[in-house]
Amino acid sequence: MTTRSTYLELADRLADQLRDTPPGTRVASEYELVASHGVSRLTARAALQELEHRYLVQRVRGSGTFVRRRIDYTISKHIVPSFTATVAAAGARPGTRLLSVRRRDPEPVHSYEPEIADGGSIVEVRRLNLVDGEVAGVLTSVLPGDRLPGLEEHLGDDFSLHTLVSQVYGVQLQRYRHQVLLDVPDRDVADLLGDEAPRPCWYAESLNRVKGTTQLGEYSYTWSNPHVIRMVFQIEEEG
Amino acid sequence: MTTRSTYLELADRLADQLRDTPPGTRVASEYELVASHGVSRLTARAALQELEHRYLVQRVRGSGTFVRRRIDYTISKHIVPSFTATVAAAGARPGTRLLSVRRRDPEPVHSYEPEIADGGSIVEVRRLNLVDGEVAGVLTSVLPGDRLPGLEEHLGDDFSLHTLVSQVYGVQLQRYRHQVLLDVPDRDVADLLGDEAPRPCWYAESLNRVKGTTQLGEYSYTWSNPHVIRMVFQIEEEG
DNA sequence: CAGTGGTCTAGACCACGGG
DNA sequence: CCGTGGTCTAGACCACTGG
Repeated sequence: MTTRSTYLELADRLADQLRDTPPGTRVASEYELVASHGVSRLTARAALQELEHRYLVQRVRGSGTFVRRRIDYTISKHIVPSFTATVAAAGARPGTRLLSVRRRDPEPVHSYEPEIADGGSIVEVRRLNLVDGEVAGVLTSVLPGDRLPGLEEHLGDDFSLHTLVSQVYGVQLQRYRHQVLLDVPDRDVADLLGDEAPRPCWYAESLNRVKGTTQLGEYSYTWSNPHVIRMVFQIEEEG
Repeated sequence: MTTRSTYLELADRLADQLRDTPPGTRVASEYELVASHGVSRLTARAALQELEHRYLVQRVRGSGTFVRRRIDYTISKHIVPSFTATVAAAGARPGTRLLSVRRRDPEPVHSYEPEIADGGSIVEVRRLNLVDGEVAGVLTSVLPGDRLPGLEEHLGDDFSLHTLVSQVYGVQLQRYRHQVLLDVPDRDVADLLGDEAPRPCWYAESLNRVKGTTQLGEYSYTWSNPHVIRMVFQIEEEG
């Protein structure tokens, strides 16, 4: 048994201490570890970064290192596809911030867009998903523009898109196809998520129908931060 | 627009060059980057590590840095739950290595174990999943011991567990519940996966029934390396 | 054996946050 | 303003891989 490296030993010891520490608690700073463990700053830093890679802590420049909490975000057939409801169910405070609303023609490259537009235009909504005030994801939603006139006026922060579309326009959306994978986003999405560089993130894609019909009503995709959200996917059989 | 850090600029430039490079190709070493870009070794190293975090390259001590390929591993209702078949379908060479077979009593702590044992014992199989010879995951499978007498003699490397159970014992397994999430494994699992320290990995849990009955026939869980496997989960509605 | 990546040191400057 | 984390340098020793 070879001895593990100094920074991993240190990280493991810190991880043990953090097991029962409530979220938000401050962790020793790099210089404090230098003083208390007689290691160089780079070694102390490597240990704290190791904890960050394990989703245990969050590091904030100028402020410090803090214990992090991950939210269980469950996706299954039986759960309504609503960010707000799902986060609230997990015991955290959800929020959203509107980034942009854009009207444009459907692009035939994406086969679903003409079908959603249904002979008319496309309205594309982009927003940030927040958990306890922290950016947890970026949502882009593609909707039928002609069916949702004046959508811009109704939109704002902390809205539920599906509720709005249902209550104001009488269009109810129903899950049709859902797909999720782990991948590395582009620079611009990483920027929106607050990451300096692209990090592996959840990519969730949804195709929803207008309830009771076979008409496509929405296509959306979301990049979510795995540090904040611990997604759970469930597939169940009947019987 | 603030200037990005040196190592990220370097990483982005290298990532661009790697876009159309075939898997297995060698990437410039740390010292080569030091010589060619006039940076310190730590900066060159940070750039290469950045690429590793983006799943673009694999770094091997004593050997070098190489372009990596990720396998699409799709899980959906309509696809048979077989590692071998799924990997082969993705165009890669699957393999498995038997780690251990153990017989024991069911533990009532896990409610499914007595149900699987069905009044008898439990047989627990552990194996490594390989993709192109590289460790991609660790599988642990819990099966009814009394129904599979002499299972040990039939097991070996590069076997399909479900095929064996079906052909030798006439027990066909059918998907019942499936759950997947991203989490950080324990030290021992990280060791088996070849990681020095625990890294975020896929955790896939399966509960399967004996075909045509409501009898539980298998419980299994797999830790998979996201660097090798790019899981895709699909949920589809009927109609 | 030479070359690779993994670790560690001591020291420096910077950007940022909060009192 | 001070303390935080983020970056960078120069130099060193190590473990491992391959010819």
